[in-house]
Amino acid sequence: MVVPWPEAIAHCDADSFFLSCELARRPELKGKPAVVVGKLGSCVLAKSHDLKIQGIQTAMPIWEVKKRFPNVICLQADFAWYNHLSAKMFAILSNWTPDVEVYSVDEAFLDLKGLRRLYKMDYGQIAYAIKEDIKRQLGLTVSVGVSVSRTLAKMAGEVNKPDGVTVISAQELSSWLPKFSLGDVPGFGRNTVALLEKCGLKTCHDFVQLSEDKVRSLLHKPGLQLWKELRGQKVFSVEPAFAPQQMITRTSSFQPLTADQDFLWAHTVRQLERAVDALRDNEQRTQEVALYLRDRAFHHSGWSHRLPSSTNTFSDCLEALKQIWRRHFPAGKVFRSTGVTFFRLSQDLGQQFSLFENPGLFLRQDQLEQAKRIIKNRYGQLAIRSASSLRLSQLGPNVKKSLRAKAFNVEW
DNA sequence: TCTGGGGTCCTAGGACCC
DNA sequence: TCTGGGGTCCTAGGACCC
Repeated sequence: MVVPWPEAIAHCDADSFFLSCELARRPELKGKPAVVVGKLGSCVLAKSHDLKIQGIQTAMPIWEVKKRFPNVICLQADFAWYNHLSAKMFAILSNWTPDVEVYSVDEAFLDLKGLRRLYKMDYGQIAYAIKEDIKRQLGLTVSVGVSVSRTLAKMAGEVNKPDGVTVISAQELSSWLPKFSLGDVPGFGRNTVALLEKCGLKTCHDFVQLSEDKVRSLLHKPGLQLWKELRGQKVFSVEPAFAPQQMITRTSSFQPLTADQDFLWAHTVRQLERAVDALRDNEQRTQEVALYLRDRAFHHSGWSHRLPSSTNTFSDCLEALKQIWRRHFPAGKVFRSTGVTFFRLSQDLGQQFSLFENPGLFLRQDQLEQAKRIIKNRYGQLAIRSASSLRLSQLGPNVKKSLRAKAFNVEW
């Protein structure tokens, strides 16, 4: 006998989230072709549904969008505002069920199991009611998918966008699977799809017909988990618990590309500052600092440095970064972006001093960091910066090279 | 006319130990 | 000096996600 609803997982995804957030506070732009962009001259972060239908994709360069739609309105991204609305959306979801897992800024998984009796509705009706609740309170539309596993719930949510609800029950599974291509599965990227197609597979129905051993030998553990989820077997639970972050990365690209070591160092130190800010915001410490460089062909190189003990001060991290730079920086090579990553993160429980360490020094460094934080909060992120990264503002890559060589010497 | 800025998880292979 | 088999830890890198 088939159990009608062994599990009930919903996936809730805001439609064109960044753009919808902008429209929520600028309703006069509704219906006009608009995109949200990162830095000026960069790429698309969000687009209206109409533009999406006409082929505008996320990460598309702005020049390409403007070429096709000269009247397009480009809105600068305001992540603080998006985070604010995002938190409100998750709060609304939490009123419906305590089991909400925040998956990204605009997406969440909900465990709806057992709620039919409470709300006197079936799962599809509950999903619809949640969707309408968010629309009424925030003016944002969301798409909701409901099914027996996370993977199927997420795929269901894609079927009816925007502002739609789609339910894939266990009984209807066999009629749904032939409609999904392999690329529709979250977790199957380009490479996996190519491999499966070489095996003669076309749809999700074909994939679930493979034997367990065959899937394991082709795709290892991750593929096998998805195989089970697509067959209606729950593998991944909804995990409302907060998981501590495993790594912190801050990177940024620049134009034009450059091999100028002064500029690259200043740019990298700027990323280090941002990463330290994030570290302290998270109340975490790091024990491994890494440098990342991305070259013209988008290949990246990275080197890391282990610290003897964990830290959350800018000066410790800068020392580590200097060591990496001295040892590994490939002089003369042209790069397009640089970045810094912290690994081996731990919760900040306060400093533990060894016999030979100087608590006074630590306290002064900590006070310095706190003072920097206060200034940044009051006057903006660029109000106080390390001298090394200050060169950045003076020495945009457009400055003539000779000028640069004269004016700035990196003294580390 | 290539292409942003974040993240997670998994595997393979080497070093080292018993 | 040569012989097994098994475990853990670490690192590098791939694949994928929003």
